[in-house]
Amino acid sequence: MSIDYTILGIISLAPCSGYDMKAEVERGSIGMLSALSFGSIYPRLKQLEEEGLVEAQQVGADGRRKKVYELTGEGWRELLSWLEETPEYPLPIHDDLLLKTIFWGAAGAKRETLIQHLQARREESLGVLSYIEEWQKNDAAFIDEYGMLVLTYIKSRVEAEVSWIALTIAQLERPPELPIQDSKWLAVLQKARRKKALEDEEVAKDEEVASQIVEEQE
Amino acid sequence: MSIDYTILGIISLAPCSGYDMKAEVERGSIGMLSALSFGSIYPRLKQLEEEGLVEAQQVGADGRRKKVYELTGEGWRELLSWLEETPEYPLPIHDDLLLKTIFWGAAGAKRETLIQHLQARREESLGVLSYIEEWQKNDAAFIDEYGMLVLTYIKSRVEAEVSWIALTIAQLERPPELPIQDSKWLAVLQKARRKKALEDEEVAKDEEVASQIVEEQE
DNA sequence: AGTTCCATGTAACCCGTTACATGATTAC
DNA sequence: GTAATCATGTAACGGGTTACATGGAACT
Repeated sequence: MSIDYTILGIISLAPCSGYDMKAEVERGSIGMLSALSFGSIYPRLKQLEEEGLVEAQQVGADGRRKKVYELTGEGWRELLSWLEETPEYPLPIHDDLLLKTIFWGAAGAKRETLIQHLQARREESLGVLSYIEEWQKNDAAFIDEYGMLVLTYIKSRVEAEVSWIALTIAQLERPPELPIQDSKWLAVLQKARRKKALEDEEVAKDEEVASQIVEEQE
Repeated sequence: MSIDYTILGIISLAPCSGYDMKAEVERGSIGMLSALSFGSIYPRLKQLEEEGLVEAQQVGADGRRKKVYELTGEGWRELLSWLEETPEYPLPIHDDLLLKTIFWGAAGAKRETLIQHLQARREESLGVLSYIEEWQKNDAAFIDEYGMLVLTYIKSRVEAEVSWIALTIAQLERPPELPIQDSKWLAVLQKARRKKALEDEEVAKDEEVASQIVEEQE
């Protein structure tokens, strides 16, 4: 349902067609907060129209058709009442880099690989940062006070991330620290379990080979 | 598919049952990064077993049954190869507070309401912060070097957010700034469109009332 | 003439959640 | 004895994505 509000919100910025919405999302700052695909836009627009939240106006009846949507009074009110609802706290954080990091030790993965992931992340984050700065300078884009606040938020968050990455890479380049809070010696157990699972397989493979040889000899 | 890796990852920390996994996610730091419900755990575990990535061992055959899962060699290898893949950049940010903020001006919502949302967010973020600090002290939990790095990440990110909130509230308490980059006078247009949509409705309502009166008189 | 862009739409699919069903065990 | 907790599972549903289908307009 959140997609409905994204759609209402985009129309509130300026009347537009389904096609325009996607372009707006991809170009503008909304794309940093939400995704929109045609597969969801058009069916949703249809229903929003049925519900009387938006109104379509055909533009260019000749050949190339285009439906430009505008909010109805109901639509403006619906948007407002959504804005007034307390937004949910954004947890869990869906970030594969962090999720992977949690399992790094148990899986016995290489430190350098994680460093590579972090460096790649850093590059992308710096890209986002310069993109935002570019933007704030370029006065062709329409950014009101609230949009600026969001850009500032993203900037500060990405900057915090970049600093963390620097510290983290520095730490990972030093020899591994022993688990600080490992009252149950889990780290040791993990290593043993890993070794066992992989060795058992070898044994199984050996046995298989052996039985094949026996079969061949029969 | 990411859920599969979350499951493999949790088992890598320690062999456990489906039920245990959910508990682990809800108690531990994994819950900050990912969610797991029984409706996805059990079907996935079943298939992971079929694929030979995990192995179940029945525990307590008497009455209360419990299946404890362990990774196979294949499972450890699959987990590792996932860890080696470069994680995707976490965009878009799915945060309703920010999405709402973008539309705040166009919708003509009240500044105080946004301040309230920010204050609520601040409270929750401070809660997360103290939760994490509590945790880092409490040595009953098993947190290895990598887990610590993730906690540090979350901490720094939430701290950045709290600082941003303070600045933002301070700004919102001052009178609104005019749009900085409004080459097309969109802010003015938005207000006009809003007014028009709501007034048109009033007119429509008046007409409706009028026609009803006419009907009644007939 | 062909490619690219503008523009709208549908249908199949995927992944995950919610809700429901079941039953043993433990604590009060 | 009854409520809460441990424990596993299924089925229906939902929301969104990908891929496909279609066609005019503009550029080259």
